[in-house]
Amino acid sequence: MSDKRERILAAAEALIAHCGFHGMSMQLVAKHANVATGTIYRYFADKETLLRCVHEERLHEVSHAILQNVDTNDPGYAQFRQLWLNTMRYLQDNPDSLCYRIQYEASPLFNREEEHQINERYFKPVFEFFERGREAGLFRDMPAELLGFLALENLMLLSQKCTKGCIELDECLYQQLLDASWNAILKR
Amino acid sequence: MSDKRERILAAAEALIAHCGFHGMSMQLVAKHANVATGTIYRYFADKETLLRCVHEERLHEVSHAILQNVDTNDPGYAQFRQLWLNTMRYLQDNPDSLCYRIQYEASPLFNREEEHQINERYFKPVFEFFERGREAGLFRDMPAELLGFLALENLMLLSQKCTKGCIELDECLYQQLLDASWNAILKR
Amino acid sequence: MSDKRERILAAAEALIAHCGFHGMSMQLVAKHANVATGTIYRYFADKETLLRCVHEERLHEVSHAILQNVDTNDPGYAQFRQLWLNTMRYLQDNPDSLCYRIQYEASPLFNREEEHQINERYFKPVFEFFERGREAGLFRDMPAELLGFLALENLMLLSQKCTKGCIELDECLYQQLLDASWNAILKR
Amino acid sequence: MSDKRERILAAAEALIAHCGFHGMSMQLVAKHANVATGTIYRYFADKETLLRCVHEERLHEVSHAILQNVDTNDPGYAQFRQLWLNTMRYLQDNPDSLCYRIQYEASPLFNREEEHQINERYFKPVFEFFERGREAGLFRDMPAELLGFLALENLMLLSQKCTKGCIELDECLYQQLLDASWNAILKR
DNA sequence: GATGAATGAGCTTTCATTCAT
DNA sequence: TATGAATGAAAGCTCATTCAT
Repeated sequence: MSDKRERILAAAEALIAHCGFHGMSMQLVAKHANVATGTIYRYFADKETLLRCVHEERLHEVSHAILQNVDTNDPGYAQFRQLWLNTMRYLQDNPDSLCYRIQYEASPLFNREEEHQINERYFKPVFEFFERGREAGLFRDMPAELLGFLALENLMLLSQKCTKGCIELDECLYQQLLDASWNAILKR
Repeated sequence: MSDKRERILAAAEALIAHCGFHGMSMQLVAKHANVATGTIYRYFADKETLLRCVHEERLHEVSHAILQNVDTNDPGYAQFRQLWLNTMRYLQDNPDSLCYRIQYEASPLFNREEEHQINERYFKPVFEFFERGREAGLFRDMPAELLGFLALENLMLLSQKCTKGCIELDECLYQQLLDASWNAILKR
Repeated sequence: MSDKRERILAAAEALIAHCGFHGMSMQLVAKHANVATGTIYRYFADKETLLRCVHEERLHEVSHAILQNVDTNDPGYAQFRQLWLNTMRYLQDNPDSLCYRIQYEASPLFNREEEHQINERYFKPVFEFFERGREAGLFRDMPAELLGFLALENLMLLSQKCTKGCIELDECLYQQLLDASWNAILKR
Repeated sequence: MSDKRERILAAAEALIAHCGFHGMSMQLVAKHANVATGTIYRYFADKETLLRCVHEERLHEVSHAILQNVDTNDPGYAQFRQLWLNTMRYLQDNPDSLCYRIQYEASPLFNREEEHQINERYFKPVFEFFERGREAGLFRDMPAELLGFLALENLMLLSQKCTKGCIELDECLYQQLLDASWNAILKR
């Protein structure tokens, strides 16, 4: 059994994260993944396809991580708290993944269709949570995507600042940020 | 007097915004700016320098735009509101600038030192506003950078989603978002 | 018993004919022949050998086709006519074979030694016919190879023009061309 | 003034002639033409374009060479003789050009449209000669293209055989071949 | 015998940068 | 100052060949 595919994905992600889009070449990916250049092309049609696959693969992971231990029978805040903590932990624990994602999603490779498909495929339960909260009059009267964005997706840029060392968080700030997110989406 | 320098900066920004880091070559920049390739090197030492200059130049602009009509004698909310509206307007009116900035700041070109310098140089008044608010017990007990981030910088990703067509905003949502930002930083 | 060898030869010929020397790769040959890449190397030492074999194989076929129904007891013109018609029919019926042959023989793979060997091995009867005609004072006083060339081999380029659609032949032109070949080699 | 373009064309022609289509790489062309690889791309959009240009350029030359000293006031045979000798001399004197042409015209790069355009552009006077001869009842009742082919173009394959050393010509054979061509197209 | 995943040298092409004009 | 032709290293990708199964 071979894990070449996963090694290639990981190498591409790490290279982009550390050296940027322009510092990632197929030859370097091959070297870091410990395979021959040609081997990459047995798994991915071309560079663009590889980049898209990294993105999708990682979002698939994210969606798993986010939903862990979220019990739809819990009260709203408990669920939200779990979602928020899961998100934050994943972002902090996977700085390469985050750094890759921001660069990818800001690039012209990424577009509305892809965003839509990925939300549909991986993040439905998350949006349903916000949907339910809104219908229960708990959250602001906004599309679930927007609520989700304000509460969770927004954490990406914040987390990036931490990773880059621009901001340092302690336990107390952590608590405050969780609270800030909650207050942002809460109906008055 | 010649506007070549500005034309080059604009061309670089637009190319990265529309074609990504990898779609921007010096010859393409030259063509779009209507100058010879060699001319670029009379104004910028090399490609990296050019990219850094685009970033700094635009943040300089942003800082002007954000502070317009903000009167430090106004009540806190009024000042905040003005800052928020200025920020949002600039982001929406300059999608290339936004798109460039996110890509640049996610790239390895950007680091803590640069961030710090730029904040120091251009955004001091903004941070001072949040500082004062916090000291007056209005805002959460957080570093001004973090308050500023939650209230304003966070709007970048949101704005990008609009630009890419993933989210559509109407007047009502606009109002809600302003309110959400305000609630995020407000002390309970 | 397996026809893999023949399938490989046919695939190589067809690919070169339709896509040129540079459009023929071993993996493409394998795919078209419905075998694994490695399998080709069980039948042919390397690519060059494969190409040489296609050439030889086809010339072997040609020599058979050309000599069909040629009776050395017939008068000279009758024999010539049969040779000419056989040649022309084969060329028209096997456009891939023709196209391959011209490309191969124009390439540096092909040289005097190979030409000589093939003539010796497969086309002896043809040359003997021209030899006899010349000695009987019917044909020009030229080496048999040259007579054969003028009368038959020359038809290759003509046939290629037809295949590529540059020239269209009807029954009447056909007759004239046969006559032209005959007159070219005839002693005055 | 720079002759880089011509040097590149010549290098490409020679390489294909001696090493075949697959032995000609852009790097090798650059080396033989004494320019940098990138320089080729300032003169030719890509490899295919370069190959097409070599072909057109050389046919342009051929057409000049063929028509030298052909006087339309001369008798038919004199004109024909001059055309034939010109053609033969050019072919013998420019073996690379010939070898290139046969390979190119046998390849899938070459098609009816290109053939037609080139005939139209460069070989009109030649076809007109055969046209006039036919209308005067001197030549066979065939399209001028076919007469031209039988009398002149056919010499390519013959000349290739000489170049490759498969056939050797002396003055006497030369005379006979000229005569053979004349007899091939002559009306009985 | 037969397979096809893997290899890495070598292909075409691009592009940051230089420099003679 | 400004130009843009020229450079050649390095990019993305292909493909003849091998070899463990």
